[in-house]
Amino acid sequence: MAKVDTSLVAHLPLFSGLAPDALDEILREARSARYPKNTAIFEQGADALSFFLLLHGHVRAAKTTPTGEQIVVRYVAPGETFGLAMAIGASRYPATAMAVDDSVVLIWPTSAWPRLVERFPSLAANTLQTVGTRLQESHTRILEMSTQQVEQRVAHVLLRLAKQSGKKLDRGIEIDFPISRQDIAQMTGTTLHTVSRILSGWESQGLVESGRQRIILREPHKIVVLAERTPDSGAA
Amino acid sequence: MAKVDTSLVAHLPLFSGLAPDALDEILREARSARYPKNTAIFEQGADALSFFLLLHGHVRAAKTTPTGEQIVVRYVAPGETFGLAMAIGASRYPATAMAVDDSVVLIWPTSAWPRLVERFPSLAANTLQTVGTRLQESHTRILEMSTQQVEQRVAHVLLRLAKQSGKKLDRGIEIDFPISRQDIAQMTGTTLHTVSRILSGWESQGLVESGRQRIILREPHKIVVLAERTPDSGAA
DNA sequence: GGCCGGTTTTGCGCTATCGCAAATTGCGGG
DNA sequence: CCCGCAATTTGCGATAGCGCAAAACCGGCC
Repeated sequence: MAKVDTSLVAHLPLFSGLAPDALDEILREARSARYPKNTAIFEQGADALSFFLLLHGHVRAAKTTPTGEQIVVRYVAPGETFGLAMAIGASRYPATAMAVDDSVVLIWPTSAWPRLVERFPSLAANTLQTVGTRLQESHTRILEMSTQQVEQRVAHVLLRLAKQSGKKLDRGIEIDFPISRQDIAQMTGTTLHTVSRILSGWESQGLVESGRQRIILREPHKIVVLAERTPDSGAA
Repeated sequence: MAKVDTSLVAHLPLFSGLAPDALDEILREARSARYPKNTAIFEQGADALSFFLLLHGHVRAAKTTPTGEQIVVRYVAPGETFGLAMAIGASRYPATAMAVDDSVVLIWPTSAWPRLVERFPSLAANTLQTVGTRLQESHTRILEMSTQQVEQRVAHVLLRLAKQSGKKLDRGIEIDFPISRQDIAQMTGTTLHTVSRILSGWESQGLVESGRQRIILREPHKIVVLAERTPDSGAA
């Protein structure tokens, strides 16, 4: 089993409050794996045999309806956990995880979780914290979907992605993993057509620069204004 | 401080896996209080000084935007916890909790949480479980808002409420706390007008019987059909 | 360097749903 | 038993955004 360098992960929220030995012991239970771009890490409905910590790359978690429509639940950034089905007592994954970039993950068997938690209660506390934060974010998303129009929702999502995974360029902030119009549509509850129209509009105003699976926010500040505009405050 | 009967709460998920003494010790830290119908238990943005367990009644948790729009996050049923801001490391409540019926709650000071969790790690594990479940439900809600039309969403919400807090009558299932069209609108991301139109329609088809803050599902089975109908499967 | 397939753009009609306004109803209190 | 208020119903435009279809584009691969 590959040895994982503790110094690389010691600072992560998941491990906060753990002694170095404890961390060592926890990491000994994990293996690491690499998933090339566009490969599935697990599928919705499959047995939740493992849970994951993303080390490098980016992972998209998406949920599919019986009729085939999809929504993107979130993009996982390095340092975050995913596939925590056991956290909710589920035996199957509630979503599909796909590497959108070449990605490296740590993998623990789900079966190890109860033992780990018993030995290191902070793990549960830390996980509670992150799950709680995600719940919070979910509620914010619901609030936005309920009260804002599509353009504002798209603005918010892009700003959020930029904050989470933005790479500073001189021309602006680039979202540093491949993301399609369709993906954005699935994060905002709209269609790729509408997203395309919105981005085209922004592009012609110089707010963004975008191409195939690539988006650069050139005027983040002006996009913030769009995001916060109330439905009635007029635009030109 | 009022003594709380452990036998009434021992079976709740929050306390699963705890010894009777432990439960006793935990309950000793709580006080109980009664909130009459339509009184606020805590307000969004206020310091999260306490967390709660609902014993009797029903509580609505709602989130308000800066511009005043509201959504209903959830209805709390007896036996459930709420106001767990500490679970996400927040120092303020992210939503407002209001008793929609005369309600009785147990109240712990938020400051007691870290000590309780340290002494009884199962508390964290159990809370993780419930928060995880709520996250799951949130995602389902987002999925529905993204992929279904209003009528289906209303159908789903009513069925869910009926399952959670339905009282069986011979005429059907009654949602056993006061709920307005506006509330349903705020749970489904629409307006009270649209909800009213939908319920009127259902009423004339004999699917429901509804009045002021009162809804009875007369034909739950047919409503399930509505909820699951795909956008294109035609209706008469 | 040209071809192929997935992605994006864009036009155009359509409709589900909103928003406003006004009428109506039903409950709780006095 | 009646009044007053809040909840509900309903009509009628207005419209944001969808859905379909076709064209343009882009990048990578052979």
